[in-house]
Amino acid sequence: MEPTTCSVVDTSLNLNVAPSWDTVVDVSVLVEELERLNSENKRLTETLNHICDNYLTMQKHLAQLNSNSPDDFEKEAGIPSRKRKAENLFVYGSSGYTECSTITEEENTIFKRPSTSPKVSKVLVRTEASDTSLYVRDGYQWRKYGQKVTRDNPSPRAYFKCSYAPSCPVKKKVQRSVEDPTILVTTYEGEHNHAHHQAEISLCSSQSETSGSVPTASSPTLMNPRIGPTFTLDLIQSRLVDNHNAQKSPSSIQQFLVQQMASSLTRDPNFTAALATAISGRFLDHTTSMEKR
DNA sequence: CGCTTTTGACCTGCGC
DNA sequence: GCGCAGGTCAAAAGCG
Repeated sequence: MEPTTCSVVDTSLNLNVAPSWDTVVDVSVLVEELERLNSENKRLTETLNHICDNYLTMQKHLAQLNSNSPDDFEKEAGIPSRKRKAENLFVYGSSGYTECSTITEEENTIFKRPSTSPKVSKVLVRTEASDTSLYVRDGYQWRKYGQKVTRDNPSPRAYFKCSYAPSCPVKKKVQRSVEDPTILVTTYEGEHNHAHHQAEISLCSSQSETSGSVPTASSPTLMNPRIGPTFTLDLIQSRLVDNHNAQKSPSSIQQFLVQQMASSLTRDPNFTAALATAISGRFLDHTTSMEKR
């Protein structure tokens, strides 16, 4: 039997750096950096408040528009009435559509109306005129399983199943409007039995249809309690602000998301407490080391 | 190689 | 029962 060797694992974060003139300078740099972060945090908080205000205003405006007859728009958009299945139609009124088109972005703009039914909802998506695809980025992973040309619409209808969770029963149908081919009429059926992975999706580039907000029959409001209202709200707001500022490049979206995440972290008392402990710990290490000298 | 998309065939429900 | 139209399946092709 060999003699047991006692190996010690160093679990410290190695924050005890040998004090030198450089490290003293580092402290002042850190203080400066901290002040800068504080001011940036304030600025981001103000921005966030501004975004919240805009969001609430838009939501109120949307609620007013939705109270107008949605059937008129269904006719205008050329959405055929279904005779086989009874379904609840959740589409915007014509005035609502016109208003929302002002926030059209380069990729897709999703117009949604909160659904009171857990089963079926319709979402109208405006796309680029040059975009002929039937893909709607809505925050879920979809697998296309069929395409069909219907009688009352020359453009084909695409059928998708949610592929994020194998057991997820949600399906969606996407078809271009007869009246306005730039509008994609998306019909969602069923409820997702999993949480959406919006954050990781949103950070991806928009190569597949997996980014953006999440219209679904199971999440009738803009807030999804399974994810946490703040985070979901932030992402939706990022879209709105992105529209507002006409910042269309994916890098700017990512930049804004990073800012959102930074803002969320700095607002988290646990995170700030841990950060303060780490920084003050380092300060104490430096001072004690200096005193020993 | 595994996943996704395409697409023709098949299934199902409804109206006549 | 038949025909039509929407919905689904599944093999083949495409793609990273």
